Amino acid sequence: MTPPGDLLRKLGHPATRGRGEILRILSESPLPLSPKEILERFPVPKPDASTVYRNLSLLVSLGMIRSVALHERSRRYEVATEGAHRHRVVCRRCGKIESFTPRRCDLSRLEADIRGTLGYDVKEHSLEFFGSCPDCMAVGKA
Amino acid sequence: MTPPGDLLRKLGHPATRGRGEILRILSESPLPLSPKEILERFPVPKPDASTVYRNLSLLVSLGMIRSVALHERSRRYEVATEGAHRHRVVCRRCGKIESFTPRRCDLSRLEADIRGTLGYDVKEHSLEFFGSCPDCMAVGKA
DNA sequence: TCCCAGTTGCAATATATTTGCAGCTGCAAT
DNA sequence: ATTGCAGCTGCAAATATATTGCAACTGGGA
Repeated sequence: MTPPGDLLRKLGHPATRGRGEILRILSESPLPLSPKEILERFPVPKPDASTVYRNLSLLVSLGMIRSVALHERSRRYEVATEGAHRHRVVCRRCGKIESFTPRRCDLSRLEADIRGTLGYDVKEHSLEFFGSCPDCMAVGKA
Repeated sequence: MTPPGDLLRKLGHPATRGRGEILRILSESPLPLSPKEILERFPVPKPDASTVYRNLSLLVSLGMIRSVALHERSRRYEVATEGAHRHRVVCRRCGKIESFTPRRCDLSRLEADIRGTLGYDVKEHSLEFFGSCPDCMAVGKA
């Protein structure tokens, strides 16, 4: 597969170390990460937080990563793999996040409805579930 | 229907002016509002922002309102009407937000899958669509 | 190897949210 | 109607998160 640096260069942006690391860190994580978590996983020398924020914005605008909103204080990011998108389940008690790939995610009907009714060109959607994980349920029986 | 103050009192929390206003403001808005927008709509004398935050947390923990994550810097809130839940479409270009009630939102199958596969007791979900609104598409033809 | 657009670190600033504390208020009991 | 007090509220300060200006630095095409 194409190294991420090539894609960046093709899009007119230098492939700097920070950008490569962000993509590597995100691609190695099973869960979307917050800017702070990304910075923590950087090998030394760590870049400045502002650089991480700037690069996250750039990579989002290039469509290489996407942000995920999980009702937290900061956003999380994940690599934007085409097609095969994932959804998340968040435990409201312990904060644990798990991802899963739905057998079939049929929201295309709903997207068509939106297009027809409101006239929007829907490009993506975000679907998250919230509840209690098995561990917390076992503990919280009392 | 039961006045919101009665419910608050029944749950052991004084029904103060701020709480009543937050519930009124949110119930009169067709869209979820951010803490700042809520404060702007308060009649004078406006409460301190910290009071608004504290009351929003309280009302969320009591299940009277819920927060909505729309990939913005701050959260938005809406009254938590049982059943009849709404979804949102957000225009990525101008930021406009519209709500709609889906004809049928069949995520129960997916929730059952999650329960069976991951063991979570799913209590709620959050579904938002992102794309371009008709106005922005008309303007951005170039 | 050289050049320069674009990037980076740093510090300052902006925005969003939380917290400590002293004084005030809703409301239940009188 | 008055009173007592748990629980609110405003204010100020602290903390968390994100953005920006600027001078020095660097990736990569010529």
